Amino acid sequence: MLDINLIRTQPDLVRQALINRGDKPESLDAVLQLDAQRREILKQSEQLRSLRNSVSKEIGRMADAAGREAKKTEMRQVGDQISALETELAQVESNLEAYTSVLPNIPDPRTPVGLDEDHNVILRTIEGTAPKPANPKPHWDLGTDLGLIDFERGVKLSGSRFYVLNGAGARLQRALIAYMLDLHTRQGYHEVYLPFMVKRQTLFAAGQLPKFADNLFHDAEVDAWMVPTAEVPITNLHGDEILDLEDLPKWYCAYTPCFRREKAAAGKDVRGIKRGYQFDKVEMYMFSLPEKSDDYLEQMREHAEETCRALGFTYRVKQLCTGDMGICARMTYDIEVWAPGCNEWLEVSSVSNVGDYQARRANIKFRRERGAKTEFVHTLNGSGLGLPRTLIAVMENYQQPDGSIIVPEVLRNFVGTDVIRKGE
RNA sequence: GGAAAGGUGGCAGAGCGGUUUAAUGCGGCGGUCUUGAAAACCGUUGUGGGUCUAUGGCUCACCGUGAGUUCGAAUCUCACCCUUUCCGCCA
Repeated sequence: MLDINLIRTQPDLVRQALINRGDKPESLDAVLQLDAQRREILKQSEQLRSLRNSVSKEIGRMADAAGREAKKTEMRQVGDQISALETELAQVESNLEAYTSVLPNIPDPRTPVGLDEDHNVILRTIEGTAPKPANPKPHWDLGTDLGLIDFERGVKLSGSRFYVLNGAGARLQRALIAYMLDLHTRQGYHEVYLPFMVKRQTLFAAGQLPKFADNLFHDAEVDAWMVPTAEVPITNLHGDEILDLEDLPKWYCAYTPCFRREKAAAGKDVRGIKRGYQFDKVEMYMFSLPEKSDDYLEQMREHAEETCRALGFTYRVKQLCTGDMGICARMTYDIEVWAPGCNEWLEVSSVSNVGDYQARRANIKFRRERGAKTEFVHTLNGSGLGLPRTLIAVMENYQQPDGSIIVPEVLRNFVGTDVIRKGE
């Protein structure tokens, strides 16, 4: 959510942001108009309320019955006017909210301007230590040959885009989750285990609703929503709270499965386990002082890169352009790892500074000193790597000519073996 | 799923239609006293919106949430949510 005061005082800044993101700037005009209307109605109704409040007190003190009745009649009319204005106000506010709740964040000035992914900037590519397989097989062949991935049974259970991980495949995924959580804990994050279903308000606060309802799984009866990312519940851990200055920054990490309907991506990446309705992810998250969030973004990106390096991946860091960033973000880095089998760069992490955009929606504040005005915190989120893609990268990068997979060193304690061979 | 009790400021807790501007206590902050501290005493202490002559003034809203009754609602009515205890069921 943007500050309505900012929209009011610097509409051109907001307009340019919309244009740079490839959105229509007309909604801004609607917001400005509705905001003016809202304040006008508010002024009128508050004056009437003030009048009614004072006269009602008078009535309570009046001895004269006839005079009292006269005042009551008068106030009854004022009451009718107030409710008419309130009805109007509710309508205006709900229209206003419909517009403001989907206005995207204003990109950081350093975010490159561009309307689509072709304008993302590749900042650097880092060569990994993993062995370079000669004729790499894609994970869908490798995984089935070794019996690690069972596509048929996944489909039997749940339909297309679902799979079952078997034996060492399941263990490798669990090892990655455990390793990443341990690493992030060493990096300073506080691990939490979260609900995988959340309320509507929780999704609103994280910026997923109302705009992206189509991409979420939802039980209508109890209004429970499956989380599309751990970012959603973590954002709301401190919803409606005023945090103590000395508690900032707060760093969290969490493993959750993520559920996405992927309506927009239907027909895309259908082969293998790259994209599904359900996937696992370890997430990093920070609540920070506004003036520190730029620095923390770099730190969090570095933390995600550390995971890639520890796993020996060849990876590259991209900065997303205005048109490719999510609506909450001011600045985003994507990290992509090289998967030699399917011969493509896989996005395994997206690290964003969302400024006060989510804090405003979730109402998360802090105070610099006793008696000072409350301010919104900044929040940042980043994948501590998305799982199926990291799993793909391990399998494809560490495959050997005989069809076995070497377990990356940092995972061996968790997996319990150095090499994954067929039939084990 | 059933029964009962209950949701009021940072916390505890009163108020159950109009001197409530939400009592009182604790805690916090400032002060008096003191060599210093404690104690005692005095003062102060919520969030959000609107507006203006703007470090402040005026005003509106907020007592779980939403509707309703009334000139006036923390207080009355209805619905819902949540908490606690007990029973049932269950991993």
